[in-house]
Amino acid sequence: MLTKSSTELVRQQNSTLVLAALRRARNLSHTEISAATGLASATVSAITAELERAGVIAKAEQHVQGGRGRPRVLFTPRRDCGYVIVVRISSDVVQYSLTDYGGTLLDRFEEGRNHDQRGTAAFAQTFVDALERLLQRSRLTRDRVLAVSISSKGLVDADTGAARLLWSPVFGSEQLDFAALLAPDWRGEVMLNNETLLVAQALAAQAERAPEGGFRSLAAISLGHSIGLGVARKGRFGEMDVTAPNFGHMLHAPSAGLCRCGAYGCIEAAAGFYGILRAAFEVPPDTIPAKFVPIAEMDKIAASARQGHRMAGYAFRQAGLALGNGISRMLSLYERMPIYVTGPGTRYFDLLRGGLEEGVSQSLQLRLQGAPEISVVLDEQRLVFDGHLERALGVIDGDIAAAGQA
Amino acid sequence: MLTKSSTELVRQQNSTLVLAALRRARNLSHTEISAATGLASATVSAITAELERAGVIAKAEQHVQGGRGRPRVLFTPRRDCGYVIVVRISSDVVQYSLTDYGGTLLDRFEEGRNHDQRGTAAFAQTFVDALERLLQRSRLTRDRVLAVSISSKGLVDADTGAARLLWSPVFGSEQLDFAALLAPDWRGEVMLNNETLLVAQALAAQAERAPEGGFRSLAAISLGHSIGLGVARKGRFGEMDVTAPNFGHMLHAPSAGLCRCGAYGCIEAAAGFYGILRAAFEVPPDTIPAKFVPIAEMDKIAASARQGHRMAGYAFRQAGLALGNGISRMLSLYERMPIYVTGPGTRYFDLLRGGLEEGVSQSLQLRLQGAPEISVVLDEQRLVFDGHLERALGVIDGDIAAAGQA
DNA sequence: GGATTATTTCTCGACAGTCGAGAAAATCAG
DNA sequence: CTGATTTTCTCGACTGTCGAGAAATAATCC
Repeated sequence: MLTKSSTELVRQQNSTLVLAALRRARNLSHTEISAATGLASATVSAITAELERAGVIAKAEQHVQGGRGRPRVLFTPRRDCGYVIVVRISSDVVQYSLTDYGGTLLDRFEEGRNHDQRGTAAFAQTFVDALERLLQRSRLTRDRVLAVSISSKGLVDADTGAARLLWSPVFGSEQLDFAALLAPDWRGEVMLNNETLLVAQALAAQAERAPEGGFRSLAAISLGHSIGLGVARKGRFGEMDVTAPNFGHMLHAPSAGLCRCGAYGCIEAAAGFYGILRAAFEVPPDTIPAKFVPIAEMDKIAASARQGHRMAGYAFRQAGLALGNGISRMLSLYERMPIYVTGPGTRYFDLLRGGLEEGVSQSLQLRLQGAPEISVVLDEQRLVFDGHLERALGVIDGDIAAAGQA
Repeated sequence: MLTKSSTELVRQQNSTLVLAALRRARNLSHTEISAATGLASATVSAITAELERAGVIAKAEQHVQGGRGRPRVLFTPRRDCGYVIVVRISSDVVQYSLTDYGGTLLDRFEEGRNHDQRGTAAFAQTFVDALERLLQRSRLTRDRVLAVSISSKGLVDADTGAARLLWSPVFGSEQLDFAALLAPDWRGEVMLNNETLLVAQALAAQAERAPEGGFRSLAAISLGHSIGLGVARKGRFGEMDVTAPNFGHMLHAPSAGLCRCGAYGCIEAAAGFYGILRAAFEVPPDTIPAKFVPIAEMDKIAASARQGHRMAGYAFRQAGLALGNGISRMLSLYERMPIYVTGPGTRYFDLLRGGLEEGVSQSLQLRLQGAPEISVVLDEQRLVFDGHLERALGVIDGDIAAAGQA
């Protein structure tokens, strides 16, 4: 059931439009905003006046201009309008970052996670403490933080407003509800997203900004100890729809062996680092997976595979096959889209490629539409961070536009 | 990029809201419309007046009322406001139906399809002729037809506005563009949808009307000569998002053998009628699939399976396994949702169930959230027809609301 | 049977928003 | 200094929603 509309919602939508345009371009003049949004000049006046009154945007001091007529006055988001905390939880380290409303990094520190899993309760405490520390270092108060954006590998509650970690390689199925954790003291938005979802978000934002345009959809796959997938698609109303399906634990083939999650035959059980290790050393496939595989260990297997060692090569090939089959299945259910591969596993992409291409090539869809473009993108952590900001600042802009009414 | 909003769009949206409410309930009074849509009474007055002026709705003559005060006057969609043609293309027969704007069936006939495939060109001609015949029988002109809604099994161009059949069991990869076919003479909407998509649409509409409410998503699976899947999900803005992923030709396992589509290992190659037949008779799995399997033949295999014949039972079990694995993978990529099984293959559901449940039970997602409810729904053809109307009339209502502005 | 009451529909004025046109502002060229 | 040029700002017209209250109308009460 659609919901009723009103003139107030119109203003809200057009306000977010102006904020989005301003965010993309850093600063724009009155006429540029009008051109970018398609709104009439008078409407832009009304909206910018309101946003300026609310302290969200400001006119730039210097109207540097070489033009002929009246100098343009540039609007720009006010950095001090609020702040965003970004938390990246990975298996060995947790990174805390603070940025302003403009998205520039103000402070960052990391905290190691000791591997003797003390459970979620202890982590929750260090987490809250770290947030406080981040504020103190920059002399900020909690109410200046408009959003806390958290990422982890694993499965996240997809409901909007929820921030529950349902399953993760770090905490297993011990659930962790960040929204509840920060609920009483923090008034900002609390959001939790899968790491690879954020990669897809960042790549999609890049693609949409690109001049050639025409973006429809893409998928990001992260290779490492576990396997992540993010899918970004443009929805019916032009909005970006990003999801993180449970790709790593999608069924590949029962022969793939026991997975960390307890099931048999997951993609991860063949294509995750521990799966590759197991196959290379011919460990029985129902062996309980290694808790952690050092990258040096993987490098050694890769080196011997490149020197022609049979089982090592086979292990990577099987991993590629699992990924390829998974991608083929994923594309059957969605549509043809370019695939971007990230994560520490990309350094073995030369070894995976053969199996991957073979695995992908088995479907009607691909025969009709051709194989998808598969490319490697580096600097996954950077992309995750960009995805965090893209998402968090977008949500904040929405909140601001909505608050203008109240 | 979102698009700008305006007061006219507000009216458009609210008009569709009123039309949708009116369609669901057949007839509603002024106050009932107000309650159903959440719009203020004055707004309802304005919108109903406009729609009445446009000849889309009318006040019911008789204000039967036992109430106390001023009698309620009921609004109702005007049946003669326009007409819809529904075409169901199945492998052996094409059914043409005519309904009015209220969705009541006015006329229907079927035309057999001779199996000596004369190609799409010949079919296109008989198709256009049949539409003309449908009009003549009811003495209507083409411009009174607001939509032609066509369904077939197979893969359909998902772009809005397009009506191209990309691949189908009937015509193979010979494409057929219905929009182009009817473009010059017919001014109504031409839409083409996968058959099982329409089943999902109809079931979702039912579920949403149900009093308990809280509908999120569902999947419909059609079992028969080929395998169809439709997924209906409620989108971010409350709209119903229905898709028909290429489930039948998703990769199951290479061992499943040669599929009709030319690839190896599709779900259909194991779970379609010809796949079951092939397994039951131990025909080599790379045999070119039978063009058509009579249902009597399938019944015989089922009977012997029920009597304990080993290979027949195995064939159904393998089919169930292929379906179950496919569902498990599908749910990994989307979310947990109830599954509705339709189609002629449901009569063998007792034989499929074991393999199906085993096949479904292999994933992390299901361990976390429990197995999906799987139920059988009969009368697939009726559901397809309902889905046609649900969709076509919805689109027409949208067009009417949009036209009110112009 | 007439007054009352309950209920629904309709109408009016207030308010919010967008838009186009043109006035006002501000700079540069000559 | 004057005019050209470009940008910003403002005003009135238009569209739309909303709340309140008037108008309509049938059942009920006495």
